[in-house]
Amino acid sequence: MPRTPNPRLEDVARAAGVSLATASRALSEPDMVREDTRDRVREAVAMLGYVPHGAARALATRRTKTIGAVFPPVDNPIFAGATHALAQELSAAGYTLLLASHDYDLAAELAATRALVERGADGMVLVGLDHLPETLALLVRAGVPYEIAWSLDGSGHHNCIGFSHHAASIRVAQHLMDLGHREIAVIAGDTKCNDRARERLAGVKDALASRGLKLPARRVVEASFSVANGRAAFSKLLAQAPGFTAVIGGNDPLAIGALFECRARGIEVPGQMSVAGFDDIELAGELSPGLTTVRVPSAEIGHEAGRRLLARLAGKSVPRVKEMPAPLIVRGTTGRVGKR
Amino acid sequence: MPRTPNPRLEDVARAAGVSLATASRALSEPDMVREDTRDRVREAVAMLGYVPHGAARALATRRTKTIGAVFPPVDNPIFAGATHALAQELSAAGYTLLLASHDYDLAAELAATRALVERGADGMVLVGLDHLPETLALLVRAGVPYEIAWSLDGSGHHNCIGFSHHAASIRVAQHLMDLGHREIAVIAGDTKCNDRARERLAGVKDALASRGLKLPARRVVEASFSVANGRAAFSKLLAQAPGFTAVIGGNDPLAIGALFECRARGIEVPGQMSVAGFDDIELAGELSPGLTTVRVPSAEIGHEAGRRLLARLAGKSVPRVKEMPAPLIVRGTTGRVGKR
DNA sequence: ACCCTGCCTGCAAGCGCTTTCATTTGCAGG
DNA sequence: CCTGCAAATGAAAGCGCTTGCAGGCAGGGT
Repeated sequence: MPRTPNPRLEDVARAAGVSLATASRALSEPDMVREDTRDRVREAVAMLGYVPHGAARALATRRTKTIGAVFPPVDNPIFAGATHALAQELSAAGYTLLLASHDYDLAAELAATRALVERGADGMVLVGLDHLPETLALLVRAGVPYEIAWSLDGSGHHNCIGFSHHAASIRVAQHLMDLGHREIAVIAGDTKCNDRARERLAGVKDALASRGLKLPARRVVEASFSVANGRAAFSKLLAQAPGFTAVIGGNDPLAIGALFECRARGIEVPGQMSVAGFDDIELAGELSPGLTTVRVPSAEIGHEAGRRLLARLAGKSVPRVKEMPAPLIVRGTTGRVGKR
Repeated sequence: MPRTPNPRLEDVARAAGVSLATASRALSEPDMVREDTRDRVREAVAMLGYVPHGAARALATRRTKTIGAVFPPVDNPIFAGATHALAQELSAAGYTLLLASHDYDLAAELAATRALVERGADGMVLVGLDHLPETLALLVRAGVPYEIAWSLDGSGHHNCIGFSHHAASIRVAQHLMDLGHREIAVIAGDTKCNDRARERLAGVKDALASRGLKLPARRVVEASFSVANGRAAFSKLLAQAPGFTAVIGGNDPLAIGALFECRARGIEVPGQMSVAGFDDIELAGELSPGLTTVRVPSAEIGHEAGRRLLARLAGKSVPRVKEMPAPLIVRGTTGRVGKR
């Protein structure tokens, strides 16, 4: 089909009988032009079906009204919620989301980051603290403001919004110990390239240590995020180090997998086995008994990351670190040890 | 911090002792320049930390290497999986994803589409068939190729990749009728602005009709996607039109909600109540009994949508319509009527 | 020795918009 | 009716890159 080339602002200007400059102003600085002129231009725009050429505008203004985000697998519900929230927040401000996702691969993350910077992202959001040094260096050199989401950075060098996975994890472990549990197992998320999973695991270890308990290596299994993996991991724990009375999942799907495996084996929860998770996905509250877990405000993190970035781009300053609440939600899957 | 302005290609050229044109070619048409020249340019790039300016390139080439996608809530796991797959597919080809999501709001969809077109998306993917007429018109006028994902378009006007929700839904209903069910209820997804939900509902209706059965309005409840809503909807059905022996959820979360509500009320599944869903999210297969549902290949749809768009951008032609399989997966939540 | 071929390289003209600066216009006041 | 000032408009110079075209240079044929 022989399309006529898309109309340019010049065509609009001609149709409205004004200069290019005026047409431009009528659209982007409406109150710099007289009302009737503005209307004529708008009419011409509508008539011609004019759509501004973003690249040209970006070249001239050095702004793309675009924010980049590089996320671990977006199909993890926890990131999906944040992505949606972020996209909503941005679009309300006339910004658009440039999204890249990787499978916990730092080199891929760097490549994606570069791609987004090349495309002119005005700001970026990254997840967690595990990055190749080049990744952040690239952002700094290019002068692109960024927010680190999910984790809290101790160094004070980066803007970030999240919570302490270590502290939250300690709350989970203490809750279990308060119920009398002494033999605890962990199904950790993949700790490679994932500081959140590492900190959660470390939190359990430290909490136990603080009461003189140990977390032996055989009581820890790593598995990547899924219910099926949770089941398998739980079976593995049972096989290699039985005798524990509680299991902590590095995230809810893993914990739910453990829970299902208990059901399948006739292990009563919480009578014979307490199970706790992390993230508080919707399902956690809908199971019966409900899953004890840590509420991670992922949508709020997405919103707030967007808000902070937009504020910074507007020249406002924001506190370097924003800590979000991550309360322990006690439901029915955890109970006193040994209680039938 | 007083940043030096980002280096431009001109700086690279100067550092490498070549012209702007040669530097450009060294980077984007490597085998148009002699090897040693190319190396000198690359060296200069590395030394200066040069990052190409996408907007400038886009302006000159009229290509952004960017694909836009406008999705319903990305936090629906089914779309999240597709988003991830799409992003992966694109990035492998050097493309990046511009993502917008809306909450089943056609005006928002149009606005998002416009935003992406303005930002120069080389191609677009939209979900389903419910759009404002302006949305597709905009794409056509701007000459942006697009793929419609999830649904199959009957008109033959649009490129699309998906499956027949109507037909798949009929398979579910027939399966239930084959098990002897005559009184069937439906928890439909929100049918407003959502042809998938409508077609799924219509499929059940038509399947029943084809065997002389009716689906009275009081046997249908609409609810938006979530386990909690599924539970509530199931309760409502029970209250307003008891006596049904099977319930079909418009998507898995709704079906799982019904399932949980059955458990909570001591209704045996499938003994007293058969439950079927739609989408085959991971959980469906992990429950016990497993949820009978329709497998929707969402990741494959994401991949294939990307592949098709990239192929078209590369000048290849692809069949206008790509139908994906959406088989019925029979698991344990459906059984013969009345069997205890 | 001369011309022609090919391969590299460089010049310069855009790509479509914004924005500075200069100019014109409109209007109140003298 | 003219002056002066503010407001509205216009001309033109980029923003940083690609690319068509032309020029330069080496090597082979005559």
